[in-house]
Amino acid sequence: MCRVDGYTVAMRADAARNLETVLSAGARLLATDPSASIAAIAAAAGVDRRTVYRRFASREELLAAVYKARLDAIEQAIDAARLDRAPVAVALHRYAEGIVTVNRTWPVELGRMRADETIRARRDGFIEQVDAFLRRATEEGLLRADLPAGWAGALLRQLLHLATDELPDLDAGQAADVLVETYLRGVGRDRT
Amino acid sequence: MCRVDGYTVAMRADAARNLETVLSAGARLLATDPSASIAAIAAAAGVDRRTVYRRFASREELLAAVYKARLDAIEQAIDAARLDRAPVAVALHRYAEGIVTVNRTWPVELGRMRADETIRARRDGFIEQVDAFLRRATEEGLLRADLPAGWAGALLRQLLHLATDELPDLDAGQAADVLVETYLRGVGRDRT
DNA sequence: GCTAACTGCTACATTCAAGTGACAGTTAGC
DNA sequence: GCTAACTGTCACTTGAATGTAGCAGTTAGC
Repeated sequence: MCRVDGYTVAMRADAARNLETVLSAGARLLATDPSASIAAIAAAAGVDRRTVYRRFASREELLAAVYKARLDAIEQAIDAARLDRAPVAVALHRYAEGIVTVNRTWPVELGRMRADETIRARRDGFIEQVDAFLRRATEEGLLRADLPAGWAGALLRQLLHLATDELPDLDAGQAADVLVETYLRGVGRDRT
Repeated sequence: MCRVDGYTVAMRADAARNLETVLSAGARLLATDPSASIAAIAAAAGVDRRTVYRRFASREELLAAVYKARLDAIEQAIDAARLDRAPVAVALHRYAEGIVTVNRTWPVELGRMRADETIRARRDGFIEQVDAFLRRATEEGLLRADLPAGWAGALLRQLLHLATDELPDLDAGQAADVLVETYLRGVGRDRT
């Protein structure tokens, strides 16, 4: 019995370590090249290609596991930010810091997930939660109300990627500071 | 003799049309799936796979031609914006509108161009021109001077993609308006 | 209308990744 | 220490994409 990604599974400890290494290496490789081969991922993780196939029945299953790891981390960040309850300014900053951390841990991009239904559904759910939060932030006067539909949400998503890629020297909190300041100046209502 | 992409080439008119269709279909498909096959691109262009191979010796050559088409369009947009001479506010807006148009015409992404040396060199040259422009804009008081290195340039590049993807109902000029306003609020020095 | 240019089609060789099977060797955990 | 779990390696099939060849048919452009 071991713990992987927060779940208890029947697996030997060394096998669980290998599994996590494969997922992490997979996320890293797939982020730069979405068509990375299983052989490349296995090599990056320092295990044999055959070992990957013992844990995942197919390439699709490995991808799904990587995406799931990212989605779980996002879910945790959203919960921790309390987007639906906390004061909007506080929730925004906490959310930004959490997602920057997720982006650095699981850099893989979810953009091309037309395939898997469950994954897309979860992703859409998260986007809806953030959009609801942005609506609340607009009602409470944090954001401007005269923006094109979807602009505030899309901008926030882009800035989160930007902070992840372009501010590698800053820790997640500092990167979130820069990001949130630029964001609120860009689409916020009043200057503080 | 015919004109393709502004160049005069020895080619029958129908062949030139086919060539442009292939390039355009290639850019469209490669934008959504960088590993799109030659067969898929040929099918999308409505020609036989063999026809593509008659014009391009290899997949790499086709990719290079697509990237070159995009780079040529970017070069034209930069020249038209007169980044090194025109008033910064005017140049910024003209550049934004031009790049939004380029992004819509040649949506293919240049990110993963570690391979081809000439293409990367041209891309780096353009980035340097824009960075020089942003330095000038900072000196002349349009942009804030207290931002992390590279932040203003990276933000502008992201916003250009964002405007292309998220404002499909607006024409290039209107999308550039929204983009530039958000940009100047976000990293500009004074509010107008 | 004639010719050279161009295209579509069928077929083929080659390479590469996906996925599977069997077996021998190693190691965690009792 | 013993056993079950786990791993690495060799070997194989399958499928898909790349790139090439020849031939028959069509069409632009003089």
